[in-house]
Amino acid sequence: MRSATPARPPDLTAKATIREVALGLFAERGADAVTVREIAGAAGVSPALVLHHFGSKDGLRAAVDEAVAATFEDIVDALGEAGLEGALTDEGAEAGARSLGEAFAASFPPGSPIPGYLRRLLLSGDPTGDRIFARWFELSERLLADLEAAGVARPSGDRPARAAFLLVNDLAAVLLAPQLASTCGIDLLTPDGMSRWAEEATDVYARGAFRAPDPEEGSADE
Amino acid sequence: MRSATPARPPDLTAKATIREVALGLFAERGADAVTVREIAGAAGVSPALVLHHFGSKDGLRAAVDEAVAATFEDIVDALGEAGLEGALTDEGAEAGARSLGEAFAASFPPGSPIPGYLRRLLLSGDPTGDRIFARWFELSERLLADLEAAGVARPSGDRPARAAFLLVNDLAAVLLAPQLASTCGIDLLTPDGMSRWAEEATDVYARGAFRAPDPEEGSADE
DNA sequence: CCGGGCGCTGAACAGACGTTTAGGATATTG
DNA sequence: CAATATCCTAAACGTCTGTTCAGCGCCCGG
Repeated sequence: MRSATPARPPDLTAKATIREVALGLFAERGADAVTVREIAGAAGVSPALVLHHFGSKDGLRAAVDEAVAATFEDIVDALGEAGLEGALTDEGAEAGARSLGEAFAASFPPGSPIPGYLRRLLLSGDPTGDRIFARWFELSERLLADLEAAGVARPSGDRPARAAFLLVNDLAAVLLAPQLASTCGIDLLTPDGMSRWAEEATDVYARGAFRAPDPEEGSADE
Repeated sequence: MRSATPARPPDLTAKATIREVALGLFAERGADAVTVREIAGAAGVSPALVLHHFGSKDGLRAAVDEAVAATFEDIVDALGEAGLEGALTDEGAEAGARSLGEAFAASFPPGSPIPGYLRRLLLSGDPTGDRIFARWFELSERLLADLEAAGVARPSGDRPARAAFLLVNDLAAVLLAPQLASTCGIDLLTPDGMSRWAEEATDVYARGAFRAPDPEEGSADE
């Protein structure tokens, strides 16, 4: 279980500070709603220095995007290795079944701005967000294929669609975590909330949620 | 199967036009990224008229929010009645199982800006979005209780969590529809894409996705 | 000792934004 | 017909935005 920042030295340079502060503010309120002066103030530097280091506000946005994307790449890589290796073991089966959502949540320290930034990234239609999603979809599909081969996943007639279904469901829990906590009382950031959630997920994915009243397929376009 | 706008007369007043145009632009790019001048231009009026009718840009935003929320209230009401009545019939079982997601999608004409606006509403942490989510969660929980009582849904030990799980999964398709279409090639706005999606959803919910390797529960906090 | 990068700042600039104000056009009312 | 209210606009205002520019202090090679 590696951390998400493997090789990056702990640089406390002004440039890195600005990028990190910007990440937090962008995640919280969206890049457009945050001013350069605000970032500079929070980082303890002058507004001009922000532009000096990143060229423009959009340059800073791109730098933050890239840093976040790199973090996600690391997670995907780590998850890919662990998942593919563990798929053939009994523990791997359990881990694989709930891997995407839970491993994702476990990859960040509590209070990390990354999930919030991911929300903005996917919402805004940013190409970086699409790239991350594509990477995850790829991983999800490969993982599902391995789980099917290992006899853990029940084969589906439309594997891409099923991989997408499972991926999107996991992501939704991350995207709607605030509402889930405030409205449903299920805080995924606490062990208790995560445990309740995981229990339902594994139960539904293992045994289904509804009793099929009719195994025949009769759904035309109605 | 009623439309989502039951009683509102087809008013083409300038005020209604502005609100509708704003809804489209807000859904597409977010309220903060759209200027008053832009809305006025698209509606064929002067910028001053926008402020004259709605007081301020934020007033317009609130009016759009309220209109969208009212539309969702109608949908929830219609869905609630239909769901609660149909839960006891065979057809109702099938309809109930896939109701939330599909009935939602069927409630809007193709090209409607409402789903896009909902995306913004839920992912941006807007209080209106939270209110809509809370309303849906309430409906989801009640519906699940009825489906359990009717023997259609397999009872869960934690009904609120399960209702939340199913609701979030249905919402996931809406929230990530753009990525689903561009990356996975599953466009939920087309009958074909929706059919592929629904087939996977009903299959997973009816028969599960993974073979439980061990029916015992041994998941501590690891 | 000293000259040139380098990191950094204060002050200013042009543009865009939301908003206000004064008033024109058209219909309704006495 | 005059008066009034309603709907709407052109032009301007003050503010805030991202960005630029000239220059400060500091370390480092000669």
